[in-house]
Amino acid sequence: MILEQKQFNIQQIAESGQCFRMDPIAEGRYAVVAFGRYLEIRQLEEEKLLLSCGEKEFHDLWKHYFDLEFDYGPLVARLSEGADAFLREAVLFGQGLRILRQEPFEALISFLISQNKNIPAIKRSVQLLCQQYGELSEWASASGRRVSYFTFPTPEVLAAADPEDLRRTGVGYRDVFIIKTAQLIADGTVDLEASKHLPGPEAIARLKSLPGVGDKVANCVSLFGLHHLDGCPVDVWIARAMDEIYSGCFDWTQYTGYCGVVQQYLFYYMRSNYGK
DNA sequence: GGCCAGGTGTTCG
DNA sequence: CGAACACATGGC
Repeated sequence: MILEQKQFNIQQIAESGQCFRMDPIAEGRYAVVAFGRYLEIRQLEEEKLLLSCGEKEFHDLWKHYFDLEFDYGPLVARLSEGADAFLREAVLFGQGLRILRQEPFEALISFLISQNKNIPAIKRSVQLLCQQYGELSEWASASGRRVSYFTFPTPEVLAAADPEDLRRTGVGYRDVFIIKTAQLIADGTVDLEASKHLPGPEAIARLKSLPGVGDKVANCVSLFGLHHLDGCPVDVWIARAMDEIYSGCFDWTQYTGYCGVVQQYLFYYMRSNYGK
């Protein structure tokens, strides 16, 4: 189906480091697996996309996944006219970014793996994790083309994983973190769905009770998995911006309620333009 | 081959 | 409290 949509650039989203299962399949085309489903997306024009699903699946799943109920227009307009010149540049550069509404458990395990890894390495481990512990599924286009893919593993499966097998996915020392965290989710000690309805700071506190989940990972999960927009992950790139661009004088409080979105524009801009 | 990566837990002042 | 260190692995 064709989708006319502002503030939606699939390349920017795919390269924004919030999701590790969105990959280029051809020029301007990406494939993503989420909620057990497979989708291909092609950017036709700045505000026009071709999605491989039908209207029903779009309304039932993808519309929400891509946060299309929310209009980023006013936010982009306000930030791109604000007093902060660097942020103005960052927002103009990443105007097509959106905060995805990912599955909480997938976000949790993905960002648990992300610690002390670069993005290509994270994607590799997540892919191997799905191949090894997910379910094989198949998608067929209207024309009959078939694509097989793996769903993201459930908490129960990872809770029962053998550390040695798990290490074959390249997760290294994070193996025990993943297994113990999966156990605490599987047995209900931490309820991710319920955490969606908690105040952001409280959700973060609960996430940090999980092994291997510190401040950074908890904020990523809160932002990308629970859609608490005040979650604000500070990784090496954001820290670099705070230090080198803002000389330690960035005031997050002026963006209360949506710091995570601001953070995402800065992250994408920094990584795209200030990398080595 | 060495440094770095969307860090965290532990230990030691 | 904060600083220093280990941790396993792959990208560049």
